Amino acid sequence: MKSRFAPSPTGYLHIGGARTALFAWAWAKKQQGQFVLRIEDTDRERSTQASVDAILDGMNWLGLAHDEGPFYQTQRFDRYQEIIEQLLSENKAYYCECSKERLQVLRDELTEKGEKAKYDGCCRDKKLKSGVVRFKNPLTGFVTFKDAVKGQISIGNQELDDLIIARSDGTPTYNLTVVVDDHDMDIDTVIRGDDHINNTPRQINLYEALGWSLPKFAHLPMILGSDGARLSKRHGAVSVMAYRDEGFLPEALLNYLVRLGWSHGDQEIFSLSEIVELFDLENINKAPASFNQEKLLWLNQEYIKTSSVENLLKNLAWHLDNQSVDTSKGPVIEAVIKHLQERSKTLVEMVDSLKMFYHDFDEFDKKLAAKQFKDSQPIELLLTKLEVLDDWVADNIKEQIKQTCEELGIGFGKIGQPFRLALSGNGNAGNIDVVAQLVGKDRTLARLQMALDYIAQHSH
RNA sequence: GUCGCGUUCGUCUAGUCUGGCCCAGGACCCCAGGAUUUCAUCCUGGUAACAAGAGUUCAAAUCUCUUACGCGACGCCA
Repeated sequence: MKSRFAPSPTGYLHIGGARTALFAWAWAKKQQGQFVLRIEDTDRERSTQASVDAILDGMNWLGLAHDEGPFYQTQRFDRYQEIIEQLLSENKAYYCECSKERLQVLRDELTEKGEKAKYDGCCRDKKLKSGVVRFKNPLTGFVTFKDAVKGQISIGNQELDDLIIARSDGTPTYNLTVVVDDHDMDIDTVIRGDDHINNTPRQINLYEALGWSLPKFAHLPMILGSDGARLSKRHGAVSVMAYRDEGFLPEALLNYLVRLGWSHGDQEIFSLSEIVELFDLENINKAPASFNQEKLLWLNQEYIKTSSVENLLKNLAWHLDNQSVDTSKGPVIEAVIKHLQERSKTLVEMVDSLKMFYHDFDEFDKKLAAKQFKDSQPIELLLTKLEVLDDWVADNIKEQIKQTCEELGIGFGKIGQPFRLALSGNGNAGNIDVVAQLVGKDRTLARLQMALDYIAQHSH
């Protein structure tokens, strides 16, 4: 069994493409089949190597590995040429010399008359020797096929026209290449976006003209933006890699994407192996779905919370580098990650929270400092106690805070809050004793002293 | 315009094929309470939907028809 993902390299890998790829991948994996990656680069004007690289990067980051390919259609031109010649010689295709201008006028006229704009077959029987090559689509009858997600679809051949299969420069076009490739590559399930549904009957006619058997088709509904319009840049990030940049875990994105249009009862969380095990074509929704950042964020948080530290560290590497955080001097990073994973929605947020353990800061948050740094006495007392603390572990630090409270007859908040601010600079820190342990003795003492200096400076 | 596809809480969806268990369930968001050393987490509860109309039936979210709305295709793009 084989499925494929066949993007055209005219931009980065976007969310919609990624979901199509995921579904095709999951379907192949579920059946222990092969997943083929094919680059549809026959449009020489728009295809770029940068886009190919971007797509490969995106697939790689998501972990959707292909078993075959990537195949490039531009390297298969001989094969397409062969098929075009065959069709021509069998009188199933013909040359057409109609100018683009004539075609445009024709379209305008038909639209104005309220008819479907399609080629009129002007050159069908002229036996020309040059120009574009058009496929002789049947004039009558219906093309009916069963789509795995949409059900039975039927369209009259009268709605279809003689599509161009080769441009005037001889290069083949999409509808021809996709048929030849899916056949040659033994693809038995074609999974793609439902914007291709209208092409399917034409392709079926091509399959039939070539005497080839049909693959199964599964057309996925589109992904819409929050306003119901087709997902685009103005809805926020559409590039898969932008989600990495924003601190999402690939497995969280994958989980979100698989639930966009597919369901398995009420289950929300799917590990990669569960996706492979449970995925099916029957439970794909027919209707388009809107992309919802909030739910993705929730899933990401769930994954960060439950992920192994090793996995987090692996994914964090890029962000650490990106934000120039040097973790060589300070606590063991695994311990910090463990502390932070309960309280980070994204990896970006985690790296942000992680900075205070490795980098010193010059000043405190002004508003908070004005509020918390009023009374030097608790901080002073705590500092003297911590200075002589030998065994620098959370429990002992906590004990010193408690004693400070008791000796001064104050509540935990009176010392906890200033301490938290002193340690973090911005007040954002988890369990204060654990944080202090991780920050380390030297840095903790220095920061408490810095808080004291602040109070001295600001009291009059 | 023509053809194709679609329509369950704000969003993702279960239920639809095989009518009754659905005055419609789960999740995200939001709101209210609780636990908590800020943040976060966690727990409890709440708001909120079968696009509209007609028909079939003892019974319809589920079957049929019509309407509306949305999306897509109509390229020498894929």
